[in-house]
Amino acid sequence: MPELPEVEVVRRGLARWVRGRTITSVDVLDPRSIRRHGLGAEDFIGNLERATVLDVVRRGKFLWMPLAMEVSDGEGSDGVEPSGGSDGGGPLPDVILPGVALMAHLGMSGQLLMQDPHVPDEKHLKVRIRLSAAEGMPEQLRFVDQRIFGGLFVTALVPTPDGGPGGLGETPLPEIAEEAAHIARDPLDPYFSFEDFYRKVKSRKTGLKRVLLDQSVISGIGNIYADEALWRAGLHYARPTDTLRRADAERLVESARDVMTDALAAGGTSFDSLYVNVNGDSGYFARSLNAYGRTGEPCSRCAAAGLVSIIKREQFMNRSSHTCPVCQPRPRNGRW
DNA sequence: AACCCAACCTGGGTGC
DNA sequence: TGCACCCAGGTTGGGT
Repeated sequence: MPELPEVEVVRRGLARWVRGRTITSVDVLDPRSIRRHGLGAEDFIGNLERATVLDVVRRGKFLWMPLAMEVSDGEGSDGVEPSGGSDGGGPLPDVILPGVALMAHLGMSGQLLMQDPHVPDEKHLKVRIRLSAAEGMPEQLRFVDQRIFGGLFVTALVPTPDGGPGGLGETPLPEIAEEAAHIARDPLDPYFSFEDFYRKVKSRKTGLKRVLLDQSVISGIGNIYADEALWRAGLHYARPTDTLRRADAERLVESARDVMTDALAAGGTSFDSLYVNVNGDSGYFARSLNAYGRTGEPCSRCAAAGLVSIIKREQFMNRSSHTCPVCQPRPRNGRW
């Protein structure tokens, strides 16, 4: 399912196709997919039509497109004139920065697809965004979502609390989409702070996987990469956070960064057609997973050491957790 | 603060 | 063939 590497694959694909293009019209085919836009479809569409996409930015699993608006003379607006913008009277339209972004979260099954108009609507097409014509570029950005856990909405851009860029984009802005401001930076973000992460982990009294999945502690990690990072680091999901040594935490963050970097290079993890990039292609990292989904199979690390150990699946936090009982042992006598 | 659970959804799978 | 049920899981929000 879409976790950081999958969302980053989508971000890169989108950036290539939509940066600098203007939204000409929007069809909301299922209002449930914009339910997080509290003001309804009409307002959602009104915020988007005639807006130009400045960039595609990601933090964790959140993806957003900062917007600019071109307005003809006399159009009322409470936007802000950008410095160095048109001073009026010239042939160029006035450009305003409305301080909003189009936010997308893929949830469990959301897809953002670039399509030509003649391609038939996908079965679960929810929102269609038509873009200004451009040579050799698809004209539609489609949001397709089978399970409707994901969605699109318009959100304000606010100053980034730590002063760095709001997230990873082509031309990073010092603002962040308001609805993503509560989550921590992800391990692929150059401004990620290990010290912040470690302080938060040590201040909690809970199981290790719980903080890995807590987007306000470290973002971008979901159930798949949590299991993979823990396996790589040789740590158990129920390890009490307050006993975690600095070296363990460093190894864990490195493991998470490594596995997600590898997954990104492979185009992400696809188990079925639910995760695809903007061109509809699957990633092939699923074959490189060592723990997730490998219940009953030998642990590859143990096998390499001449040991026999079988990956097991257990319930933790109401979801499946996959571990090797030999190289990720549970505590004995409460000691780790 | 930590933890649990419900809600939001569909489709694929299994058991009867 | 059909029906009931379970499962997959990201995020929010409410309750304890």
